[in-house]
Amino acid sequence: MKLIRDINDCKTCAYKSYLFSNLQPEDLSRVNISRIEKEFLPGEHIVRQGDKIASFMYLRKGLLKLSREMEDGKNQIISIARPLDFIGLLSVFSESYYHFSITAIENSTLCFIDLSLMKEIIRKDGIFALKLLENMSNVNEMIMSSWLSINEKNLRGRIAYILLFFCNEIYHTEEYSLPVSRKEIAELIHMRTENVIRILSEFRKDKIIEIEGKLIRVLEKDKLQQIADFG
Amino acid sequence: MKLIRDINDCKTCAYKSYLFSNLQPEDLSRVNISRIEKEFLPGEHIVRQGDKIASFMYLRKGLLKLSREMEDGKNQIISIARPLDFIGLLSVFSESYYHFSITAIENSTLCFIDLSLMKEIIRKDGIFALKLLENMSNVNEMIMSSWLSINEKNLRGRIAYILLFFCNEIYHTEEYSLPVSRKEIAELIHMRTENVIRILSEFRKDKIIEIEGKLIRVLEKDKLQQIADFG
DNA sequence: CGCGGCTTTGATGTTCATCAAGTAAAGTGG
DNA sequence: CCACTTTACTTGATGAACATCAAAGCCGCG
Repeated sequence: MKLIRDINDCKTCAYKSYLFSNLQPEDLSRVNISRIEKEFLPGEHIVRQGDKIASFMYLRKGLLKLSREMEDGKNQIISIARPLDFIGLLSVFSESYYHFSITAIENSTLCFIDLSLMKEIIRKDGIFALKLLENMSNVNEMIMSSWLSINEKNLRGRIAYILLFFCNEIYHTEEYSLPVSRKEIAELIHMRTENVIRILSEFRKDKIIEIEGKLIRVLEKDKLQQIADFG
Repeated sequence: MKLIRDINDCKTCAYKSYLFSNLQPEDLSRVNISRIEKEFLPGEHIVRQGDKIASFMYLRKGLLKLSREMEDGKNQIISIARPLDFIGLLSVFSESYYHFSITAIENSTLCFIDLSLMKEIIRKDGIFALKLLENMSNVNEMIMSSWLSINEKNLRGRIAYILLFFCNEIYHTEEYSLPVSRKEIAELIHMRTENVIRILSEFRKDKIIEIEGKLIRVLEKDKLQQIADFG
């Protein structure tokens, strides 16, 4: 993890408009001063399940996973988060401790804003608060929708779904390097590692995709879509 | 559905403190005037998937189910909601149309508050907004946690879980009448109706519960808990 | 009364988890 | 840098868990 100083500024941040657009100038400036920016390498923890929630955080660049360790020791991945997914809104205002871990799965840059400052601004600025409510709604709707989709699919459908997810939502290209292990895919779509591998191999044999380690090349997107929809 | 007039008042509402406690008196009075209170019988729809979102709503009394109809025609039940579960906070501020249906599963009384009035008050009153943020966080955390729990259990574990849920969370007694059909249980915990019935029968044969139609009597709560935890 | 939906049980087959075993890759300490 | 350990990946075989199909009884409703 690397601390970054004075490189960026909320006023010129590309994503300012999404969240902080209507903030009073003096509040924006206070946010900017209190703001800490950090970089994380793939695999580095940003927060750990059980940590005290002290910051509102915000992904500027990169890719994260949210995961929860269950009582029996098994992991479940709750979601993969991009910039603008506002994953920092999950339970930040209700709980004292994180109920999940957040881990970088690509080089990621995050901003941390002191939570009490955020709450103070919310109390003062209802318009900002409404914006947060809207964003929080969106985050949750997104996560729930994807869960409902995954749940009703068979294993082949789930693998197709997740391949298309990376293809359409994350990398916007048919050839990409998986940011997660086979095991993590299994944890994300509720199946076993062996079956993830098996079905990926099936797709390879059926010439729907090509695989070279982490590298995925989607050859027949339509067919994949069909499997995702039907399965 | 039955409209109720002038029976209740926000000022004296038992649940006022949970949400409207810090509202300015004039705002509370505006909410009270705009407020519509309705009663629903089991099976009645409160909103339907695809309806325009026009109200913030609030369950005073009763029990609801949230469900989503998937593209393939199958239903999935997202959650069972009690009073204070603030189910009205789900996506109300981000979406124009409901992505799920809400149906009464017991005699239920709901308050409807015009959404634009709510938004106006939020914009004005950041403290109220923060309270909503906290509540929204809670709703989502609750739903996600139960999903994660259910997902990692086998079918017997899921049935045990849901029986204990009604026992501990809803009715607070070992003997209760199921508010949902076997089919709905299946939709709630992601299994088939036949298997719901089969496993309930198994539990009956094992003398863990007694069943008379919708009536459930939990005989061996500890054993049920064990099955829920282990499975 | 007949129809459709809910409930129940049994039989059957498929899907998926588990077990086992081996290769490859990546981190670790001397 | 190499031996060593660990973790990720892969394939096959097996059985258990679960879905599906079928059939019949039940109940409420028009």
